[in-house]
Amino acid sequence: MDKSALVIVESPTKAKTLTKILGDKFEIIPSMGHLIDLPKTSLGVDIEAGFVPEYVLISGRSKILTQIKKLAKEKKLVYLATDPDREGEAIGWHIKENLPKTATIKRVEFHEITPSAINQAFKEPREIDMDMVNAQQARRILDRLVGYFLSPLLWKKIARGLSAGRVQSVALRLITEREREIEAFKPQEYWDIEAEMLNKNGESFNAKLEKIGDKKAEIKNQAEAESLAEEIKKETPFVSAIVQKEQRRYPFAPFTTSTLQQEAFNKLRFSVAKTMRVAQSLYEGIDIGTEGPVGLITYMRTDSTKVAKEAITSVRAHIKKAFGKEYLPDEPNVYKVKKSAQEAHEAIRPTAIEHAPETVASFLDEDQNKLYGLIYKRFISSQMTPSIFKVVSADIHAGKFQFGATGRTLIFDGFSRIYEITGEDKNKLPPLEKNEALKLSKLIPGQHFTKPKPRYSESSLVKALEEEGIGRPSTYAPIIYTIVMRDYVRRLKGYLKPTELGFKVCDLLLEYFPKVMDIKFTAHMEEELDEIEEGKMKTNQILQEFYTPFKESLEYAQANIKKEVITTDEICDKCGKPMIIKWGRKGKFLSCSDYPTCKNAKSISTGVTCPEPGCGGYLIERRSKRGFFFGCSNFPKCRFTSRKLPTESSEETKEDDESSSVSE
DNA sequence: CAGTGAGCGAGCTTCCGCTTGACTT
Repeated sequence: MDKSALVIVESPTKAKTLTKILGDKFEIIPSMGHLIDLPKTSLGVDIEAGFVPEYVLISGRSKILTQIKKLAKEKKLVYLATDPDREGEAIGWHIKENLPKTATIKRVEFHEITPSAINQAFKEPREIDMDMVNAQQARRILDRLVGYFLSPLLWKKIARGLSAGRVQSVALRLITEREREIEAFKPQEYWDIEAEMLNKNGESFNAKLEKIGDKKAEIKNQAEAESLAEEIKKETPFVSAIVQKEQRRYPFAPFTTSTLQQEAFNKLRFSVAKTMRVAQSLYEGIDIGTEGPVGLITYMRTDSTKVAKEAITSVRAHIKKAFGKEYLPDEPNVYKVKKSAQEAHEAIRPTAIEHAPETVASFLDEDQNKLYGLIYKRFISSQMTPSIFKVVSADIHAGKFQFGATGRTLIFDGFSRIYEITGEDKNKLPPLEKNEALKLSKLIPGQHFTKPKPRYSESSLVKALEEEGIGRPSTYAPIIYTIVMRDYVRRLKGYLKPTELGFKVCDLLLEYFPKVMDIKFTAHMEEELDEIEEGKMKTNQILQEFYTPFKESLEYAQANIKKEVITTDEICDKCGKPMIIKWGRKGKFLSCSDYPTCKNAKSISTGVTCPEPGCGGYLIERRSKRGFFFGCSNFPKCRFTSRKLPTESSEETKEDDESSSVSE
């Protein structure tokens, strides 16, 4: 082993790729993320001393750290090549702090895993950027203060085992607010009038009533619609204006984590967790015959739409060859990146254009094929020319009534040749001329009702969080898992519905901690972290500014929130007193209100009898490490279990705990 | 992945963000 230096990266896959590129020069090992963190079982922040963090080795990570230390001692030269973002800088710094002083330690930074980028990075190593590390520490400590002060408050005031945090509680807020909007929504009836018309050749098309005189047509009920229809019938329609335009539909950016999760949900009905699981398997490598295991996609946790130059060159060559030059723009398409993006990685794309979905299909399972196909096509299409539509809009007058008709035809498919655009209408209009007289063949009044916004799905929640800069690519899936596991929200046919507990927790936090619950709280925090990174602000100062009012709110909440008792109609069969609902380790149960004098406790029945023949028990909602399910009250005599309540009232039915509710 | 539990309440839970594995609590 005469490799001269040690290189530390975060992921094992990256270590493998780097080994190929750097040949035998370096020993490369992955840290697998953070090794050092605040302790799990205590606050780990000395507030009095000025928010000094207490760092400990994360349990289970000592093997890796020991190995890194040993290798560093041998090599004497260490390159920290952790991801080029705040967290990566901190991971590198924590490792550096644990290495022997005899070693020389350098930081290298690259944003794409290509030979040119990597070789360049090693030519110009730098020192650890302490401003960046400080920004990470501020973020970490703030999250710890919020989470480890608010959660115990909830234990005390509501129930054991609950949690609150900067990210999860705002996610919960979005879901509960939407639910309240839906509850408060009153559907409004409205009508529209469609007309089937014929041109001079007798070809039919549909037009919609838009205006009456100068006013927008607003029809409230059937009587109005019918009387208008009678009036319209008396008139003779003609084409009063006709406009023809070309409309371009530009391709979508290649995937980031959030857009991948959204499209995989919309097109494949994959849950967020499933998308990440399948993407991880494509990233880690798949045996595709001749070459041995090959990583088929780039890193799947990213907020960037950037693409390595080499990949652009090869996809452009591919487009020209496979589709022709009219599908290739003169210059590569460049996509806007969100301001909040840290861009430590590229967009999610296939690692090699040669690995077309068809050629690797037989080596992948069904889910991998579907997701890989989506990623592959999205990437190719992102560097193609726009689709072009011909749009014809006609105004049609019939007395004081004005109708509108639009025809939309695809005249050049462009990127949509390989990437399907959902929700595009392609109405055809027959040829029409200005002043052409038309014949009215049919009037179709239609009844409609205004609808509330739908509940959040997993993917629309991720979209909303990302737009607000809340959470990171690596946490979108875990956030959903957390709020479901706490029983704050439940999945209902792929949509997220808050539980009573969810409302209760959210309302309490909103009342006493409006600042933390502010949707913009994270955005403000990010601005301040930027200032720390730029050396304009101190970690201490930011934390103190947050903590002083936070502590006051906390003390006020401690003193003023009363723990409420939830009474029931149930009577204790031992002492006759009413029973109340309590939360234990395993969820809700009925307790005698005279506890601890009377220690009677019972399970809460769903009221549904056990479907097992001759059993006669009733079903009870149970909670295990893996989620919720229904079991029989006669357990262990009757071992009936079910995910769903065997009844048609699906509204309150439990869906899935982790992933499969929308994916099967 | 599939199947999950057996009393629950004075001895514990919890955050966000990086990254995968699986020695037995």
